Amino acid sequence: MASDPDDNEMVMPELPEVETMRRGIQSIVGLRIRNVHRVPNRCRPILIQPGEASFRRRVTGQRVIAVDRLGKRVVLRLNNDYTIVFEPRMTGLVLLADPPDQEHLRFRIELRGNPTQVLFWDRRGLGNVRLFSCREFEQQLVKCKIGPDALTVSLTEFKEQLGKTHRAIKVALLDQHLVAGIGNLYASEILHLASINPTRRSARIRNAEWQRIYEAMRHVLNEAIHHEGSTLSDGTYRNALNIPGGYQKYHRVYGREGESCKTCASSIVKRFVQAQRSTFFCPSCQGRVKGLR
DNA sequence: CATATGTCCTGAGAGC
DNA sequence: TGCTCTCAGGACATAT
Repeated sequence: MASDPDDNEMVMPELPEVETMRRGIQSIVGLRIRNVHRVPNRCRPILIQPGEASFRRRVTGQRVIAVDRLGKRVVLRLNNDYTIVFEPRMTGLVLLADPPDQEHLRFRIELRGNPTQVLFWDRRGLGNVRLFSCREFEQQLVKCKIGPDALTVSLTEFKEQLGKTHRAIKVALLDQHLVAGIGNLYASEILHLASINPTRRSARIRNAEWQRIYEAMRHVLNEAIHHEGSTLSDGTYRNALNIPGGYQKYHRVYGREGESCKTCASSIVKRFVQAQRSTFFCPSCQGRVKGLR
């Protein structure tokens, strides 16, 4: 039986998936928080900071004034200067609709009005939900040294940030301190579209190539947002209405090892490991990698 | 300082 | 069939 091409791999929320979550809950802007609950279940508890009682005391009755995104995090701004940050990491979802299952539901924000709630669901439990005062949030930003967002960074800053490391470009793209939002899936996709070898030393990339990478990045991320992100074989990723994304159909290389390149049609997509993560590439479009045949 | 590796976590799939 | 092992990769801690 032929395998379903839509049913290949698995995704962790990166910029397009988190942006889709953010857009999906934007309708809560203007609503007041009725209550918050840490949802009890059989799983190990995830990090909710501060504890439930303090969290509740600080947000109950407050109005959501904006829903923002910071790299791979969803940020709720409240009118009392508190900020709620959802960090989905591997398998976390921010939902308005019923979650994929009740067992891994972690946190619930009840709202006055419609929608009636925002949920945080996380199968693997590496994600977290944190509340910061304005001052704490600023301190947190300094502490985590998050780089400029991949969708708003200028070409000049992009090249400046990534050009300062001697690591491979694929590895550098994953570093959230340099540019924020790109994860393992989109790093491979971007470099393939830009026809750049993933093992190239970042500091040695030339201006014309930076421009290709920058444009490929914007193209791939916007295309992926348009299709509401990528949902891979484990089906974990869902938008705020618990509907899978559609971008997996358009992946050029990620999860396509052994299949033919969609661009040159003559070569076979290869996979190898960089910094303990899979890299997918086309040896014909992007050049060969030493030690691979 | 820059870079590399280990850690957390769950469920799917491989292999015996 | 049922066990054990490996793998997937977010962000951060620790090591080199």
